[in-house]
Amino acid sequence: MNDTHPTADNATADPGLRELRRQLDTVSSRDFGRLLGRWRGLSRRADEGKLAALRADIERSVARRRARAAAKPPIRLDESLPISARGEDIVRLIREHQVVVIAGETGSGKTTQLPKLCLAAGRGEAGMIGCTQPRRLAARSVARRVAEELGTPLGDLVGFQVRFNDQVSERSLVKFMTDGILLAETQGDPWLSAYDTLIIDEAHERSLNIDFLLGYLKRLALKRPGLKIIVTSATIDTARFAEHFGGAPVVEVEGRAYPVELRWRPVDARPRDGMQQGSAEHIAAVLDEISHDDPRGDVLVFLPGEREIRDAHQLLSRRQYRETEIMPLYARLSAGDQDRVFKPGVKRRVVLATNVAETSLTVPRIRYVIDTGTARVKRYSQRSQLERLHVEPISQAAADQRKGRCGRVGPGVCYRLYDEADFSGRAAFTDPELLRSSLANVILRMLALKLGEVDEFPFLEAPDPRVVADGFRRLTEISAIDDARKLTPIGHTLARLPIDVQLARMLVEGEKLQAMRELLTIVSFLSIQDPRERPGDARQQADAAHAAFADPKSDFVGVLNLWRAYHDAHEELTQSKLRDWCSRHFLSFMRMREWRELHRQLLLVVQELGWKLDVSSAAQNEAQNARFAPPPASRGRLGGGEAFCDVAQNQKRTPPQPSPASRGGSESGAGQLYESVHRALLAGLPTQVGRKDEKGAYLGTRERKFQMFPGSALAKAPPNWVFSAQILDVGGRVWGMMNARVEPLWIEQQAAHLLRTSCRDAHWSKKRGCVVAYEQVSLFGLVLVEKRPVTFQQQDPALAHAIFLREALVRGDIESRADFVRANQRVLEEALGIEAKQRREGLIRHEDDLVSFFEGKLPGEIASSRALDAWYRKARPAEQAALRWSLDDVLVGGAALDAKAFPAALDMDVRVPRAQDAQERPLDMDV
DNA sequence: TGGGGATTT
Repeated sequence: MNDTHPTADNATADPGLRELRRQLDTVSSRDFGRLLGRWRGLSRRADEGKLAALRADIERSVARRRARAAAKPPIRLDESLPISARGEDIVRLIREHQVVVIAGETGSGKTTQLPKLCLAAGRGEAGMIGCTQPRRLAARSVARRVAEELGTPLGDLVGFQVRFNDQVSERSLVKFMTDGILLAETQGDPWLSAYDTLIIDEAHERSLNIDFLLGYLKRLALKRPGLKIIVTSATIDTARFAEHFGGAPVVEVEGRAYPVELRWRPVDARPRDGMQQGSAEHIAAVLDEISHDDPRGDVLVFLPGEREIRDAHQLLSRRQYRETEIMPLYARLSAGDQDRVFKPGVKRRVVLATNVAETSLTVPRIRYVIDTGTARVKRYSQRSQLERLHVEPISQAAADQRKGRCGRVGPGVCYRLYDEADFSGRAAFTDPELLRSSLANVILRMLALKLGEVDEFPFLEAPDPRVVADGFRRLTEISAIDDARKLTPIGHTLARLPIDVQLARMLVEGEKLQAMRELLTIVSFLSIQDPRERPGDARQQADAAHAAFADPKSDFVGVLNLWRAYHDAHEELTQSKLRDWCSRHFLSFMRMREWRELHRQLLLVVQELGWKLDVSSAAQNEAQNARFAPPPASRGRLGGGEAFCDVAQNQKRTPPQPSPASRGGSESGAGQLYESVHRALLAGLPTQVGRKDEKGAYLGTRERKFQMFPGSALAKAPPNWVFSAQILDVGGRVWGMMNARVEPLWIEQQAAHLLRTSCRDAHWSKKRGCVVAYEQVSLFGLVLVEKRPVTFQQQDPALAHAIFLREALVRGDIESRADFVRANQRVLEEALGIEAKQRREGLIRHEDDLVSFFEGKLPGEIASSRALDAWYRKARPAEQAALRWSLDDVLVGGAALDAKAFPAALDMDVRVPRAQDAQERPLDMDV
C-alpha cells in the first residue's frame, strides 16, 4: 500500500508498464516519488535500457520494504495502560482512515503504545512511523521506553532525533523526534517521504511548530493518500483537530488519573484586610488550611514568575511549617536546585513553580495544587511592535491542566485562588502561540517552502491579516524579501540557518563585515535560553560573578568575554571540573553546553554556505587577542566642518561604507571590530535603537520609549545612543534587555533602506564654493541626524543653479578666477555711486532682474565656483562677454522712472546678504 | 528601576 497518485498518464497500453506501476505501490515510501517520476518518463517515451534499470530499482526498493516488515518485533501492549483496552478499535481506525484523532489524558499510555498499535496496523513498513514530541527530553525518554518494550536497543528498530543528537538507523521502524525536527525536514524533503505514518503528540499545546505542522500535513495528506496521520491531544478540543482534517474519527481514551476535588478560595471568602488575590499571603492562608487538614501531603503552587515565587518563598519560610521544605521551581533554576524537586526526601514539600510545572516538568508525589490562576504570557503586539510579558489570567484548559497535576499518585485536592464565576468567565483555551507571535519566521519558512499565499494556508486558526502584514514588513526591514514579497538571496540564506530570522540576518552581515567569529558566538548566545543563574539566596554573588565578564559599553562584548573564559575552561578542565567552574560562575552547565553545541552547529552551516570565519589566520589570532575598543565619542564626527567632507561624498543617499575591517591588534583595529560587530547586530534589528533623553529614558523608533534594563552592564553609565537586542514590555515597563553603545552613523548605514531624509535651508556657501543645505535623517520618527550640511547640487540641480546665480553671481559673494565676476562688481559699485549721488533709491535694478540677466547664459548644471571656473576657462569669448554687466544692465532705464515700480521692501543690499528666500522655504526632499 | 516556557535545516 503506498501513495497512489491520480495521474492523467495515458494509463499505457503496455502491460509491462502497467504491472510496474502496480509494483510501485509496494516500494519504500522514501523511493516512491523518484521512481514514479522515472516511470512517468518512460510511459511517455519508451526506452528499454532505462526500463530495465527502473525495474531493478523498484525490485530493490520492494525488497527493502519487505525486509523492514520482516524485522518487526512481536508486539505486546502494556495491558495495564487504559489505551490497550481500545487497541483493536484504534488499529481498525488507522487501517480505515487517513487521519485519526486520539484524545487521552495523562497516564492513558498513548505516547508509548500508539507507535506499537501503528506497527500492528501494518505501518512502519513502507516508511518509518514518525512520532513528534514538543520537548527534546520527552522525545528521548519515550524512545528509550518504547525501545525497551519492543526489546530492541535504542537507535536500532526504535530511534530518536533531537537537535544535536541523531540516533536513527536505516532499520528504524519508529522514530521519535521533536516537532521542530519534523518541521525542519520539510525543507529537505517536502513529501516527508521517510515516513508512512506520522503521530503528532500533544497537539493541544498548540506551539508554533505544531500549528504549522498541522497546516502542512493537511495539504500533504491530499498529496499522499498513503500517508497516515494520528493527532493526539488532551481530551479538550479534539473536535477542532477532527474538523481540521475533514471529519477524522476521534477515539477517547480515559486517563489513569485519580479524582481531584476542586475547592474555590477567592480572597473575599477569607476576610482579611488588604490581601491581594493570589498574593503570598493568600497562598499562605490556603496552605494553613491544607496543613491543618493534612500536614504531610506535598503541595504544588502555581505562580506567574520568579518574583512572585521569591515573595511567597520568603513569607512561607518565615511561617516555619513543621517538617516542611519550601522549594522554588522555574526553568532558570540551577540543575542542582531542580533535582531537589525530583528527589523527594522524607519531609513534606511545598513546591513554588511557574508554568514550567504545567507541561514541561512533572513534579512527583503531589497531593495538593494551589492555583493562583495567573501566568506570565508573552505576546507580540503588532500595534506597538513590542513583545509584551504580562501577567494574565490563565484559560480554563490551563487551569484544568494544573488541577490534574495532583491526581497522579492518589486522589488530590486543587485549591483555586479565585471563584467559580471568575473561572467560567475565562477563555476556554489558551491562545495558540501562532496568534501571539510575530510571524516573520513563519512567513519566511512558508516562502522558502513555496507554500503559496499565507492567507490561503490551512492554519487551524488564521492569524490576523495585520500581523501577517507586519511579518512581511519585518522581513522587508532585514532585506529578506523584495517589493514583490519574493525571497531575496539574503532571504534564501536566512532560510537555511536554523535560528530566528533576525539573528540569522546578523550572521549574514557579520560575514560581510568580516566579523563572523564574533557574530557566531553572539548569535548562538541570543538563540539559547539565558545560561546565567540567579538563585534567590545568592543573587548578589551571582551578579558579582557575572560582572566579571561584563563590558561597560556592550553586553555583547560581555558575551564574547564569557565565551572566551568558558572556551578556555572547556579546553583545560575535565567534565566535572567544568561543571564546578560553571556553578562557581553561576552558569547553567546544561545551557552553556547548549551554547557550545549550537555554536558548532551554526559553524557547520556557515561553512557549508562557503563563508570564511576570518580574513586570514593571522588576523584570526590577532582578533582573538584584540581587546575591544569603545566607539569613538560622538563629538565632531557628524557635525561641524570636519564632517562636511565625509558627508559631501555621500550624495547618493547611501551612507558612507567603512573600509574593509582591519583586524589588527591595534586600538583602531579593535575599534573597527567593535564597529563591525555592532553594525552586524543592527542589521538584524535595525529599529531596536534609541537615543537618551534628559531624564535618562530612551526614545526609540515609532515613538517607542524604553529604559535601560537594570541588569544590563550599561545601566550605570547609559550611552546617548543604544542598540537593544530585545525591547520587552514587562507589565507596563518597557526595558531594553541586552544593550550596546552604538554610533548613530552605524544605525544610518545599516538602516539605509529605511531612512527618511529631508533637506532644508539650501543656500550658497562662499567658503565651500557651492550650494549647501542641511539634511535631517530619521528612522521611523527617531531623528538620527538633526542638521548635517550636504552639497545641494544632486538633491535639486535646477534650484541649486538658481541659488548659485542669485547668491553667488549677482551678489558677487564668490571667490572665482572668472574675471567677469569682479568686473561685474565694479560695475555694480559704480551704479551704487550714481545712486548715492542722486540721493535716490531704486535706481539699481531689482535683484530678480539681475538674476534673469544670467539665466540661459551658462549651463544649468553649474552651481559651484569650481564648475564655473572650469566652464569659463573653456568658454568661447562671446560666451564670456555675455556675462559682463554694463551700467545699463544694472541701472533702471533712467533716473526719471517711477520708483514705485521697485518697492523698497524688495530692494536688496547686495553687499550684505540676508536671510534668503530659499531659507524660508523648506524643501521636502524625501528620498 | 528586575526576565512564562519550549523548539530548529
